[in-house]
Amino acid sequence: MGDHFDMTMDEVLPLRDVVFNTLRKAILTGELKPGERLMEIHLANRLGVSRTPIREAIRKLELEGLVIMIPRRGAEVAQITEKSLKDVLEVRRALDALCAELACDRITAEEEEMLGKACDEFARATKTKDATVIAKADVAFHDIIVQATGNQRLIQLINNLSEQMYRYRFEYIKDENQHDSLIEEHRIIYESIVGRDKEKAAKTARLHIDNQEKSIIRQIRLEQNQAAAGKK
Amino acid sequence: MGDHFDMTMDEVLPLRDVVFNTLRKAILTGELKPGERLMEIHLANRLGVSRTPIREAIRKLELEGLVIMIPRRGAEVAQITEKSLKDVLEVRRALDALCAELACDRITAEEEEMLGKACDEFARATKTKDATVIAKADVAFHDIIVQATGNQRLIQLINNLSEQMYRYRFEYIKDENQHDSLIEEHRIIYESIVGRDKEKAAKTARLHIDNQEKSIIRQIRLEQNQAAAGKK
DNA sequence: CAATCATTTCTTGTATACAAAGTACAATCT
DNA sequence: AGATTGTACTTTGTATACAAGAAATGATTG
Repeated sequence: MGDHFDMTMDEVLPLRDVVFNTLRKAILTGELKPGERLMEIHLANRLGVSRTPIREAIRKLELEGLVIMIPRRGAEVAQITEKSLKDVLEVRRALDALCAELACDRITAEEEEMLGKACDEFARATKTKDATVIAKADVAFHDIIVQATGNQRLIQLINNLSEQMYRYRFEYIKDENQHDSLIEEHRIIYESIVGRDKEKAAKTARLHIDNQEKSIIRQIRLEQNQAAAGKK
Repeated sequence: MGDHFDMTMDEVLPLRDVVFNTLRKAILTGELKPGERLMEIHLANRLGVSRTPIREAIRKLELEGLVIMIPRRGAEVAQITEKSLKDVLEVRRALDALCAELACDRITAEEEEMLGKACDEFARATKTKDATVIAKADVAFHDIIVQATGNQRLIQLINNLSEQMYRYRFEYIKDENQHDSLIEEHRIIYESIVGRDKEKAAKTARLHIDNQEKSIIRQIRLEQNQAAAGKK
């Protein structure tokens, strides 16, 4: 019999993984701010564990690029600069296009149906004007495409890269002017994949990232200006 | 004034990083074989350190995909299957093409010159018939292109993906029949980048990976057959 | 003799202890 | 007063101790 209680799932997870997930979430939601130091004893007390799992979690965050290590000084939350985000998006543009192409070759009938539903679902979600609901529907749509590639390494990389811009996802999602074009782009991607038109699917996927980039960069500049003003 | 003594630099590296590099190298060179268990006390004794740095190094290897964790059983060296290698190469094909395109836009005059030299150097290296020399020259050539993108994230990803096939690099390098086409491809890539022909640079980069894939897959099948025969 | 269960041993998971490096602040000297 | 050194304190780096879960071994029973 399978497990009935998801709660108990956490208990079998090693503490280092619990800590890893907790810290990652805290960083991605902005609870832990860029530049903030991650002090081991402090975190250990806060999470009710010893330093060991904290340290092991930090090693993984380090490799994931969410924290940077300064020798003999410890870890701090990585700064997100406009440059680092452009770098991430440049890679994502290429990988999202790859996903779209691969999906044309490999998507199953079931996945096609799911993708169609996710497409409609996204359109419906925009009507709610609830950023959380819209973001979820957006992720669901793209997840189906990524999964359809069947390439585990690609799936892992996309997930990691998506993380890096998690904090800014809401900003472009909230921009209601863009909703119609987002819906339209999703629809084109869906139809291209079903129609096995790799060229069009990849092109639209790239365009989709371009639009996100514009929103996100705008948002970052805004924040930087606010920070600069606050300093004065 | 800058540091005069480079010797002391290594000594300040935390043990976890020394262990991480040591284990990674051991895995990539095949000294630690796929499926082999990484037992902490054993490794600690062997490397003359305690379990703590070993464990932290393993966490990073885990995220890098070089080892897999089995809960309550520890780490073992990840198996490289034909599928996992195809997955890696599929991503690399896209990213190498991206590198070539970006290099067209961003390469500096100095880098162009270095690339030309690296191109000649590779041709010369093939004459030596020494796989190590050829492999080094090959890496040097591609490194210049990757660096020319100026995209830190991309540089990091390519390095990680290259690692995954490090073990098989010698196989396609040793294949002397391919030397001429490798030289030719390098030359085309170089000229395309200098001539700012993104399309051609990207296309040739993809072709370059295709050729490597063929060699490597052939090698893997060979090994698998040998393993199967040995079992019988 | 086979199967099962207890026991022992090995290994990981977690906590803690100790050493060394770094930091901040205050006292001292020029 | 300003700079410098010394000292206390904080924090990381490393080692070790202890607990708990798996695996292997052996004994016991049908």
